[in-house]
Order: sequence, then C-alpha cells, then structure tokens
Amino acid sequence: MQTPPLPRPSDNPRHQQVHEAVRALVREQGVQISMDAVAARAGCSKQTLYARYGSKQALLLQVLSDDGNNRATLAGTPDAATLRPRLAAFARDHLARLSQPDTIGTARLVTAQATQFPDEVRALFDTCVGGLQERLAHWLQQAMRRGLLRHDDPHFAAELLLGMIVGLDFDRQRFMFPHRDTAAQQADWADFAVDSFLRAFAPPASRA
Amino acid sequence: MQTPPLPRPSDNPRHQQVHEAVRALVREQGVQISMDAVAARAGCSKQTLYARYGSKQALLLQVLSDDGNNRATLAGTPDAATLRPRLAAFARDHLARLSQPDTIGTARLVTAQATQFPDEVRALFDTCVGGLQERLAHWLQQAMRRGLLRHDDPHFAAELLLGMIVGLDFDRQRFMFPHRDTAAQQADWADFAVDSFLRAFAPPASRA
DNA sequence: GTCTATAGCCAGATAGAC
DNA sequence: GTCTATCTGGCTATAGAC
Repeated sequence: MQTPPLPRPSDNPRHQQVHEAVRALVREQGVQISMDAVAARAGCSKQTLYARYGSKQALLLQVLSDDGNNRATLAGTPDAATLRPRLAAFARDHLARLSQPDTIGTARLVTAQATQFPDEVRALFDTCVGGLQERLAHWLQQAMRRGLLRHDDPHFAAELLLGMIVGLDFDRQRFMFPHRDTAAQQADWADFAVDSFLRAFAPPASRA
Repeated sequence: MQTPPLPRPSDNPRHQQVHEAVRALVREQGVQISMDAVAARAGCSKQTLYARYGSKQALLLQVLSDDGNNRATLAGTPDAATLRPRLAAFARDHLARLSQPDTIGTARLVTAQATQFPDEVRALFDTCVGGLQERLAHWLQQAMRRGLLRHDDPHFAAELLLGMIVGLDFDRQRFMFPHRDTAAQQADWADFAVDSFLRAFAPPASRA
C-alpha cells in the first residue's frame, strides 16, 4: 500500500513549467497576456496548451488557484507572553507575502477578471482572504477568552487588524507607487500596527 | 470683466456624455471596453472620439483623472468635542465614496493599466490616495499638538486609520464579494474603526 | 466636425500531419 | 500528444465623403 501515483496537476513538472510561464508574464506584462506568449515562454505550442487546459480561462484559473494557497498562518494558542510576538510575526509574514511580485500580479489579474467571471473570482477571494480572516478571528477569540484582549466581535477585530497591517501598502503596489519593500521597513510597520492594535484592544482590567 | 468661457473639457456636455459612457461600460463590462462600445453608448462615431481624444489611452486617462477628485475631506480644526464625530463623519464619507460603483470600476481599470502605463497610474494614485493621506495626517497632527491624541508620526497614523476604515471591504468589492453596501452597515463599521483608533491613540494623560 | 467604410493587426481557437 | 499552419472575429486607428 504505497502512495498512489496521485496525478495532481500541480505536481506534474510540465504543468509547473506552464504555470511559471504564466506567472512570469503576469509579473512583467500585467493582465494582458496571450496564449502565444505563454506557449513561447513555456517552450511548447499553443495547441498543447489547449489540449491540456481547454481554454485560456481554465488555464488562468488553475494558476490563480495555486497562488491562492500562499497565506500567513498563526500557530499555537495565545498567552500573555506570546500574544504580541506572535501577532508581530504574523504581521511581518503577511506583509512579506503580499510584497512578492507574484502576489501583486495575481491580484491585478484576478481584479481584471472580476466582472467577467464573478463566481470564480468570488470563490478565490473566499478561500484566500476569507480563510485568512477566519483563522485570525479564531486566534483572537482565544485571546479574548483568556482575558488577553478586550471582548469584542472577533471577526470584526480580525478585519480591523488586517486593515491595519496592510495599510495602504498593497494599494501602493497595485498602483506602481513606491512601497515598503525591505524586511526592515515591513517589520517597522508591522510592529507599529500590532502595537496600535494591542492598545486599542487591551482588556479593561489591564488598567488596574 | 465677466467670467471667460473657460473651455474646460469637463464642462463640455459632449465630453461629459462620453465620460459617462465610459464609466457605464466600465461598471458593466469591467476593464475590457472597446471604442466601438464607447461610441455606440455615447451616440457618436468612433472617428469623433479619435478626433477629440487622439487615442483610447488618452480618453481613459481623462476620465480617470476626473474620477480621482472624488475624495472625502475633513473640515475645521479638531478640538475635544469634535474629534470623534468629525473622524466618524470622515470615515462614513470615505466608505460611502468607496462603495460607489464608479469608484470600484475606476479602481479595476487603473489597476489593469498599471503595468503598461506606470507613470500615469502612479500620478493618479499620488493625487488621489496620497493627497487624502496627507490631508488626514495634517488634521491628525493638529489634534496631536492640542493634546487630543498621543504624539506619533501623523503620516503613519493617517495610513493606519485609513487601513482601519477600509478594512477588507474595498477588496471585497474588487473581488465581487458581498460587502457593506448600506449606510447603516458602513456607519457601524466606521464607528468601530474610529473608536478603536481613538483608543489606540488616546493621549497618555487621559488615563489620569 | 461628423459620419460610413475599411485597412491592418492581434489574439483565441482549430485542423491536420507526424 | 505535440507540432506547424490557418481560420475567424474583434479591435485600434485611419481614409475620405459630406
């Protein structure tokens, strides 16, 4: 009973080659990519792409689905000693992932397709951002129950914290504006955001 | 010495008709709009558009520049009594403008063109979002100097507050996800964000 | 100035040989 | 399965009549 072949498309090296070609083109050329360019970059012909993926849309959606699983996580359970460093590490992780060129390229591409394929785009957002918010909310709820944070709606608190962490920086990237691209800059902002959040959500008892 | 004709393109009703056609198409069809569609919607021919605007890009940029001037403002100077309500009003105003269909359509279109026309897109972001952040930072700085808020970098504070106000809602709109589209929902979130911000930036003296 | 008609091009998808 | 070559449609931009 060894592991079966498990022919997941993401494991096939030929598929990875095509995916990487799409990502590179999206990074460099933005949302306007042609199947000719993908084929040339991947070193195959258009017909091969169509035989495998059926259409341009199907190919793009498969690449985007793969990219969506690249999200920060919060491990462990919060306690008084780890609350702040865990949140700070999460914030830095999140900012680092958002500043990857693939992430901003993917965001541009998905945004451009939102009107034409609302259902698929909605599903992508739900699994990526929605899942992130949900995990963060769960973690914050644990902290609230342990008296480490003031009691409030954990879902709201998670959205607020994510907004604080991102600030305007992801929009700066979207719009080609200079943004915080060094780890030091991101760490400074992450600490600023987390410190502000912890002040806003300090439990009332901590004032005594 | 009456007012001169002042032939600003935005005042010309024919231009407004074309602009409205572009906006309607962007709302409905997203980033993929053709000059044929614009001409049909505006009730003129393609050649008229090219004679007036020269190219598709020039037309789009002119429409986008017009839309960029639709931003919330903060009037007056802050004092202890008006600090919270002024910020809450600003937050509601900002959220209301962001949820307008034209705003999200414009954001999608600009994002899609960022890679091809980085300079123009950068300039748009600078005047719109950058100007908004700057005005907010100036207002917050006044509040800090009067002891209404803790002393901190007003530019950072402004970005943080804008991130809190927007949260994830503008991304929800971008990605066709259900968002806070009623005034009541937006007011609830605006109050939540502003209250959290004021707790995080309360001056240390207020604890006495 | 505004229209109809068209040139020229590019991209998505397919046909058919190997 | 993969390639070369091609079809087809739509799009930007222009030409020329009125």
